[in-house]
Amino acid sequence: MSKNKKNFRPKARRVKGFEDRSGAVLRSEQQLLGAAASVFDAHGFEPLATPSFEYADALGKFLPDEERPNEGVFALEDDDRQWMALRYDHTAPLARFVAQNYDGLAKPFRRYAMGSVWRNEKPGPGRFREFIQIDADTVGSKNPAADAEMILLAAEVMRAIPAISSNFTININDRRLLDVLLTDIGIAQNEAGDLQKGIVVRAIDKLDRLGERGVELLLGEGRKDESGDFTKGAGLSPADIETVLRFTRTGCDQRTDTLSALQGLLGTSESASSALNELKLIDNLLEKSGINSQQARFEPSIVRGLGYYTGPVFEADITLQTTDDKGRPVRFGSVGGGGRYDGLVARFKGVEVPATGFSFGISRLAAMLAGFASKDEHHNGPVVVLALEPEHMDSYFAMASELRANGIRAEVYMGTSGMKAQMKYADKRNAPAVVIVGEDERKAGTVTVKNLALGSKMSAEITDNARWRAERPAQTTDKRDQLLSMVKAVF
RNA sequence: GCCGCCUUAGCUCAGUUGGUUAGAGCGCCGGUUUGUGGAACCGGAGGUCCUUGGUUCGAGACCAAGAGGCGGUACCA
Repeated sequence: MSKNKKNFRPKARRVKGFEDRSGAVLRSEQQLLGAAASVFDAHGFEPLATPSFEYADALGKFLPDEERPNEGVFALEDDDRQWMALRYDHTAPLARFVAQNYDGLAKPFRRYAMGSVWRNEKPGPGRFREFIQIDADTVGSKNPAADAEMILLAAEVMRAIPAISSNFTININDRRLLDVLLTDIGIAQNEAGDLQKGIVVRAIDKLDRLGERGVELLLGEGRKDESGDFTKGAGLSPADIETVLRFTRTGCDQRTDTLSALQGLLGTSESASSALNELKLIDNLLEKSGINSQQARFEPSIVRGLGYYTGPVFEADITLQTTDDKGRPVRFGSVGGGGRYDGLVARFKGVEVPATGFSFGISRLAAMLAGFASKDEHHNGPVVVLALEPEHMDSYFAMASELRANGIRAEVYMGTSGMKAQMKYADKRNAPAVVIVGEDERKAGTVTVKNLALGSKMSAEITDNARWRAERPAQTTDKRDQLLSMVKAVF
């Protein structure tokens, strides 16, 4: 036994569904977080950070039970036998925070949050068990202007990201329109009806993936997928299916056209007009804020899968086209969304507190931006000061400091290997240049700067390595006080 | 959760009807060049052929179970 223990080596492996991030991805993340935070700040939203853990009962209806304590969330039992769980979004912690501090908050309470959220689910491509979400919400207002502000924020965050700029569309809908429609075709206002409603909403949510034909099956008897798995449908009649599908087709290029089309379809009942009037208000506020129909459109086919929305919902789509490593076109699609959820805080307070918000995932966006960056930024590492004579480290440190003081990313080689290895190191780090001061330079009071980017370009024509090395191209030697200007010349 | 496909070197993969010592390209390390990365040439390290069990004189290959990965689908507060 002890022998086994002695020889035990843990296998170095990453937990499934989690990822290591570094370099370009991490920098993109920081850039995105910074861009979003400054948009929120500019609009007067306050930052708020809540703990990663919440008591499980605060997170929602899926409470840990004896058999499946980790269903959906990562949960563990505290000393006092209370279940706590990692947050799966920023909205539930917000509801808890508002309920707990309700009397002291200026209402409407507007805050933003950013950070990791965790979901204990099967990971997939682009779907991880830990990812970063950015979230902004307004709690305590049922004014549709608050919804319009959320859409405006979403648009401005997109615009603030240079790689996206205007290549996005925000699709807006209102859950109440669908409610009106479903009530019209006779879906009951009870538990069974809610269940059926849920199936309809999830079916519509799949329009982009399954197409109208697939959604038609899901609205009717059900659908069998390619793997032979059968999904039970909503059981609507063919006529009702057609009505629902017609509703999803009412999206027009101009927001006002869509509103007219919806009016025609839903009629002028009180519930229909009140929802449509709010959308009109939102349209007007977006217009005045400079958000045109191309960047934010009314699109009845987007519904959001989640059950808790009670009013306007929206989804932000990146329309940018890129290609993957195999040259196939990739669409990024939905990166986030939100809407009105008037019931969430009620779980704690007992009274309904209206709220609206939106959130989007940073991780996929960051991966995309990093992909752009790695395509054209090669020699973007630090300038490397070679450490050729260990007893003269002080002068190497002084040179690196001087470069940094002038805004140039610079480091001293910290290893103990020879010059050749140091050059390889600099190459691998994508250093634009190396600074060389060995015995020769030191005695002559000079410094040599080698332009690695230029050298690498010239190396394409290498035929004779001996001559190449003798000529030592792409490097210059000058007096020590010329260091800064020589390095600057590289950029 | 359900269905399908896959698993051989760090990576991408080849490996004949089951047959001796399991290969390639790239990468890595070293040398040609003791102060110069990238080209070229030479050399080297690196393998639990996913695991366990079975069939067989003999298994990387065939069979079964399990694990992991990928894809689809469902769920997603």
